[in-house]
Amino acid sequence: MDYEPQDVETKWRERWAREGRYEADPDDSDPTFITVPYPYPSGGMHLGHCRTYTVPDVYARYRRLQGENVLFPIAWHVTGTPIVGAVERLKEGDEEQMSSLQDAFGVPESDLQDLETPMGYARYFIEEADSSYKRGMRQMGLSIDWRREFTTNDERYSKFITWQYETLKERGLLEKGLHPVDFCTNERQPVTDHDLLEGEDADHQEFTLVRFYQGESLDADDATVFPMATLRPETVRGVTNAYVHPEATYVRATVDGEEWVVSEAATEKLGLQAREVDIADRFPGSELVGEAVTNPVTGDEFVILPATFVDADNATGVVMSVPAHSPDDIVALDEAKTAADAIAEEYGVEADEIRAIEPVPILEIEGYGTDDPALHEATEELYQDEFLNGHLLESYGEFAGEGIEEVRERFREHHRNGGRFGVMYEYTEEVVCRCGGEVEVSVRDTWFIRYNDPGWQAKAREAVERMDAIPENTRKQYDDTIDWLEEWPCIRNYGLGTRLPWDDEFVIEPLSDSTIYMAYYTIAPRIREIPVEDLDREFFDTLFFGPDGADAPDGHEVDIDDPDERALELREEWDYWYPVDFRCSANDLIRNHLTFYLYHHAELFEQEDWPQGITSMGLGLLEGKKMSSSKGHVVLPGEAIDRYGADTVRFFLLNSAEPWQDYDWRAEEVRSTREKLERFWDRAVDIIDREVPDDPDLEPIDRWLLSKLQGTVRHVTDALDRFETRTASQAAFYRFEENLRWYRRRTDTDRLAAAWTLRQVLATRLRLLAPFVPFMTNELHEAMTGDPAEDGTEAGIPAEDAAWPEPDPAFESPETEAREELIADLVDDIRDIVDVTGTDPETIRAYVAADWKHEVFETVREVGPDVGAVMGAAMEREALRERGEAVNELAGDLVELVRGREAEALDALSSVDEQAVYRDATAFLEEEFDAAVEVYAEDGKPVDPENRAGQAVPFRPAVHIA
RNA sequence: GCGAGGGUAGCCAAGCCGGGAAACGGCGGCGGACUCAAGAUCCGCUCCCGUAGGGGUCCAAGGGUUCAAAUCCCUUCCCUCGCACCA
Repeated sequence: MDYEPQDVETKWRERWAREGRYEADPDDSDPTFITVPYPYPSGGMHLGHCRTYTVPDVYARYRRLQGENVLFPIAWHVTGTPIVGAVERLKEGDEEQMSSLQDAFGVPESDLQDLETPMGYARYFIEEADSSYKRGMRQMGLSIDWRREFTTNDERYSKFITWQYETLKERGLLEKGLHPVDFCTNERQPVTDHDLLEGEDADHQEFTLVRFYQGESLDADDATVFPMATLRPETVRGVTNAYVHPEATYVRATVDGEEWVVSEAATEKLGLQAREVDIADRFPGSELVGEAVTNPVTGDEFVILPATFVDADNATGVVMSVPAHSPDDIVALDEAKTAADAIAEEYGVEADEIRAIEPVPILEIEGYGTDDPALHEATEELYQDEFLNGHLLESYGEFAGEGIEEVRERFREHHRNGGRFGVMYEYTEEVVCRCGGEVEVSVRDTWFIRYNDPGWQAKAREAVERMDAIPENTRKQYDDTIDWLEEWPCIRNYGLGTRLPWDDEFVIEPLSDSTIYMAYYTIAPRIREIPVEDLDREFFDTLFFGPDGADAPDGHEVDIDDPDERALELREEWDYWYPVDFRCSANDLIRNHLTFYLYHHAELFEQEDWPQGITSMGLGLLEGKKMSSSKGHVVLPGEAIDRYGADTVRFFLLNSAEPWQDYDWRAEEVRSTREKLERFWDRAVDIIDREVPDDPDLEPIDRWLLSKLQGTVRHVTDALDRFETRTASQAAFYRFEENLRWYRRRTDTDRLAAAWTLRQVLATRLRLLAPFVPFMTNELHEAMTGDPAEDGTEAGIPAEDAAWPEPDPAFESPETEAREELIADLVDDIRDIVDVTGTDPETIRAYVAADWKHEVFETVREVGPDVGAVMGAAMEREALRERGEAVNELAGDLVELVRGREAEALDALSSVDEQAVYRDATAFLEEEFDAAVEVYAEDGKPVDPENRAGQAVPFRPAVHIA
């Protein structure tokens, strides 16, 4: 029976599908509910996705083997714009998109037409494509309950999300506010990243508008405001003058009831940013030159100068100059001074006034003098350094002395509240829409989720505290995220998904409609029987909070007039499965999705239904580099499985790194993994084919192997409880192979008792390995016993019949293990001597330490690893006292030996009859070294031609080779 | 700069939480056994020295605590990620 993974795997895939093997329904046994983020089918599945789903599959299979009723469902996330955008780009024939589809995911020309509607596109990558998720997941052998799939665009799912958002709104956790969005000035509508032709990476920057003015005061009725945009509002005290572009067009306009002077280009932006703008007058910038404006913070007046470096299209087109802290500004100022006479003539400004302008430092910083020439260079470095290390000077009053990093925001808020500062958004670079239109930042009404609500934060923190965070060091990241989160804009203007219930112009965005959907899995199959229109608020209230609403979290009253019977039936399912035991996800989702998941559960459900655990995973590399479907640097699961088999792919993914570490898919290593599995298979087949006795006559070496097996069971179980798939598979597979190698070397495996032993070992290992390589283990186990390895894991099997092995105390023997270790140690010692001396011995003599030496060992064992104390105790014994010096020397060695060993191991060692151990191993040693082997006691009149016997130490016999 | 995680032999990678063996395992390399041969398999070796199981020097660098440190503490350097920042 050769290893043909394709045949074996096809057979089991079909069988599992036919039997509905992994469909889970409530029963009497304990539930385990495992989830993984639903995939976003904006493209096909590649190997980078595979481990994310395989790790929970291993855990699911493990818990099933332990007798739990396990639910592992999947669904499809299609919300928002990525799929819509992908379809549009496809229709346009976008090159990158086509390459990703055709090269990375192997979409044939003939299929492209199926992808021209958003849900058609989604459907294609969910289940139709060769590289579809569903196909990949089936091929990988994921033990998913396929009856529970849905998409987030399903109408019933939308009803569920509607319930969620209505509930949150009612609890005051949503709020309406202004938020900057990308807005196409041509199409007159908001656009997303995917709609952009240029500037996809551009960020909105939030500029502070410093409201310089002319007039009596800023509040005066006849005041004119000259808003100047800056990212560094704290430099306001260093302003010495302003610049406008003399040839650009400026306007005088009424903005929100005030008179403003800004560039003409700025008025459109301001209009988009929720301001009322009414232009009164247009004129060239040159007309502004020479005018004086007042600094709202200092009250000082200064002059407006011309500068051609000013970009009237950027922000307000009026720029404040801080020469002490901006290289650009000081260069411009120097130029203006040089050209003072010319400027004076052209614009009618006093030349001396220009020459009198001097930089005003506003902060101090170590390493630079405030007029250091270094200021003229390295703008970026300076800004960075000032931000991180600068401290404000005296003139800042309450803000003086503070680091810029800490003070900027407070300073800005202070003056904003005082009406001296305003705000305006602008891009870092030009942004152009696919339609060719210019994209500007618009500020519009949006709904936000109030993740910074103190009460809600407290609940979320509690949820973090109560859950199992794997690995533990991620826990702090959740807390940090809770501290850091502010309001989250939760709607978009278009895309797939659920409409905002009270304003159907908007769609709830993807990270906001995916926070409690795990609950939907529990009801997904049966909710289909209920008419959509019946799924109203009260239906879900009944489902989640019970017939009288009593199970709503504390502090929330839920009135239910007429509990729907059907909701109560679904409630039983949800009640059975919830909470989610483990959510297996990725590191990079901690900062958003996973924390949102905790927030929403903490708000909507009672504590007992909060998430029990999250394990977060690292990412996958391909031959040392990040996988990327847009660059075509991917391997598809189908390809890998065709070449190596699904078991190999799984085993590699699970064994090459722990889940939270990054793993690296290297073809060479995968091939070697495949070879190892093949060898395992061949050996297993040999064992299965052999006759075995009912009542074997076990030898010590058989018992040794069986004892090792028990330790392995313990080790693997512990590791899997902590999601350590690498440690677990390593122990069950490679580590145990080492034991087998020794076993084969030590004994004649043709013995009947050996056949029996190997069969026991195989049966146990097949079950230990079943979560990792389910196809081959089930096949082999069935071939051997008539039942698959995972038998006893069907729903409804009592826990005591569970198939997961437990350590059998009858086969645990530390003493047997200790004996075997002595033999291995002796082999090593002899080999060392043979190597170093370069001799090929004919006779090997081993001398076991004399009784009195063992007495010293016993003393050490009792007293502990402390030479002084040992000597004290030893000297009380007459037999040892007379050997004072020798005892002292030996005690040192033995203290070393005892140190670091468990008491149990020492007990085992102590009960071993050393001489008998080596005598029993004589035949083995003779074979190993092709020499005669003689074993003596040091104190038993040994043959000792070179006086070696005296070197013997307990558990370290003296050796003589000749 | 802040936050998180790291730096272990040619490469990958354990060990560090709970100090006590040149430091698990794999890959690669070298030698040997088996074989007509290759592959597979098995057995060694793979920091330096060593014709008796030993010695020396090691776990980014430097200090410290300790009888004892890859493991604990401090400092420095470097890498990865997140944040911030850049009219």
